[in-house]
Amino acid sequence: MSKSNNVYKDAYNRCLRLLDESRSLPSEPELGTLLGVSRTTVRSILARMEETELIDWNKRNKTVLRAPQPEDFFPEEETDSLAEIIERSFMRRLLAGGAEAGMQINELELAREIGVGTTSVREFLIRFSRFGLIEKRRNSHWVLKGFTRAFALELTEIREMFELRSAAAFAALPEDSAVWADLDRLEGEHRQLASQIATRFNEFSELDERFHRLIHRASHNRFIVDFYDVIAMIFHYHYQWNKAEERQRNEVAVQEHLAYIAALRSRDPGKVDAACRKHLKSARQTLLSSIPEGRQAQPA
Amino acid sequence: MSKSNNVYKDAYNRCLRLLDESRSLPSEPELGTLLGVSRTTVRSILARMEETELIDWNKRNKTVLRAPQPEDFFPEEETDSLAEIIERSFMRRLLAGGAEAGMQINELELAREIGVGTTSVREFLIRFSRFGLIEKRRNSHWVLKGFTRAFALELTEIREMFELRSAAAFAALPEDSAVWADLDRLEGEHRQLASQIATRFNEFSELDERFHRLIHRASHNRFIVDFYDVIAMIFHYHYQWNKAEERQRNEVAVQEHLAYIAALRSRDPGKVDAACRKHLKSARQTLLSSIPEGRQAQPA
DNA sequence: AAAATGTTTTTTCCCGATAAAAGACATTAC
DNA sequence: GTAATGTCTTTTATCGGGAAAAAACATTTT
Repeated sequence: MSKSNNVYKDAYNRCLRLLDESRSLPSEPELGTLLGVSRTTVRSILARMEETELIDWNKRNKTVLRAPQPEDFFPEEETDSLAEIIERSFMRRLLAGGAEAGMQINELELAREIGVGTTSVREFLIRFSRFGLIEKRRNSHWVLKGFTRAFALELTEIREMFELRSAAAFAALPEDSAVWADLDRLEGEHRQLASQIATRFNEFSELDERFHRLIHRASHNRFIVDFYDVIAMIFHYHYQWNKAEERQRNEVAVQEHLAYIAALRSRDPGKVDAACRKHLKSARQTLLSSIPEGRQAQPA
Repeated sequence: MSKSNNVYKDAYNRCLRLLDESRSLPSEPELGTLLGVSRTTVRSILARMEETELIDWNKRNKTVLRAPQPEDFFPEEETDSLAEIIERSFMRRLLAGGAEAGMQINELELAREIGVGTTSVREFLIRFSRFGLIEKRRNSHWVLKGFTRAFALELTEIREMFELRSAAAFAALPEDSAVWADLDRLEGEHRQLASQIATRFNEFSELDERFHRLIHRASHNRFIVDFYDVIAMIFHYHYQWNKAEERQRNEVAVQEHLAYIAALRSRDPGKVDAACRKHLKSARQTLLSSIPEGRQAQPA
């Protein structure tokens, strides 16, 4: 079976949404850039759209014939990459419980369970290992270190070190740096969200990530920037399966972000440090409080 | 061809050295622990030793018949794991020159050049990517970011942050902690090396790594401990192909380590901080001075 | 009965093969 | 002559298979 064509399917679906917006499609290279795929894939998409009579395709002319129907779309689950599928499966097992520290991880078993080849699982585990949750025994199995309180503490220790430094660097950026405009835009989005927090609280995670990544980028240090991947991954999955107090939690965080943004804009190192510390402290508290000390196995 | 038996060959060679020291060999499980391999591999080793009449093997009795000769050993190059072979080849290309930032890395080409399968190369690149020197374009090639001055600065920035914190944690460890004995032992080795620095200066790298790892471990933070892998890798390869001033460099470093150790033992935070900073500063200088700013391609 | 040896099963490591996707080259249209 | 389309080549992503190594199970020895 070798390789699934999820890139094509995903791009096809996204291309369908483009159809709604215009009478005709741009050139092949342009479409490629727009969808983030190669021209080869673009041409496959166009070929199918012609076949299903969505468009009339003749060289440069790509006229839209009809609006796409729900059944024109490929099913969502066929648009995920193998890596995403494996990651989700793995994280579910890890966080849903029954995953005690010290437990062995078996590549073959995982592969069979998810229904993929061992190579993909191996590659996933190698990539995943940088998050510090698993460890390889050479020529042998992987060992699960577990999503424990110790892990959360070690993670937040580094996070705080890095973010304080990045925030200080951010505040020291020259007035004419482009980041200030980015910050303005983010502040606007925060205010918007704050005013509709009752209904839109679940949109916070995504905004949170963009905000912290902007700050981290000011460090101009790849190790700091890359470390945010660990944090983002943990937050993404952890909160996806742990919705307790989500609204309350996010409401507080939005306000802290706004204070943090104001401090950054003041460019006063003392204020930045204080606002940053305050937010990080509550983020740590939130994370820690969701990890019961005597973590027990629970059915998924 | 699937898998080379380098584990067996390497363990076999190490087992030969054991033969010199005693008249007979211990039990199979004991040998396994000693050599760090499974009993399956131990039995293969014993079988061959019997065949080449190095030992007489009858169940529990494994009597040494003769001393191993040079020709009994497997050639060194057959004892390396594929991962080591790939890493070495790759690092040679990277550091020997001709590896400009922005250059594309081609899995297939690399695999052909080294004479291994693509899977192994892919796995290596994924593992290697955490060092921050390469980056993956999804569904496409890898991009080399290059061993540049910027890289060295970003690396040392984190290193300094982490080591200062670890050193402070180290000094705060209780009097009865086992680390003080480890430190004593390391100090002894440093003094030994210092007194024979003229001839043994090339043994410093290994001591250096053990010393810094001991300190980093005091942080009790897996991210800090793991980060030392990046530093160790860079130092290992970089200095392996850049021997300028090696003796002078190491002589200074040994003295700095001794001062650093004394500061740790004083448990005075101010002294620790000062000694640590001093050593890190000169380490950074050394690394930076070996990276010419306008780095040019040079034949290997 | 504890610990070794003997035997069998499972898992890891690595390759070659193949479809998907990207990329390069050749040709045509504007 | 620039930028598109058309065609061909190369590379990546993934699988299944097979030897090496580990691990599990069964049997013997002390």
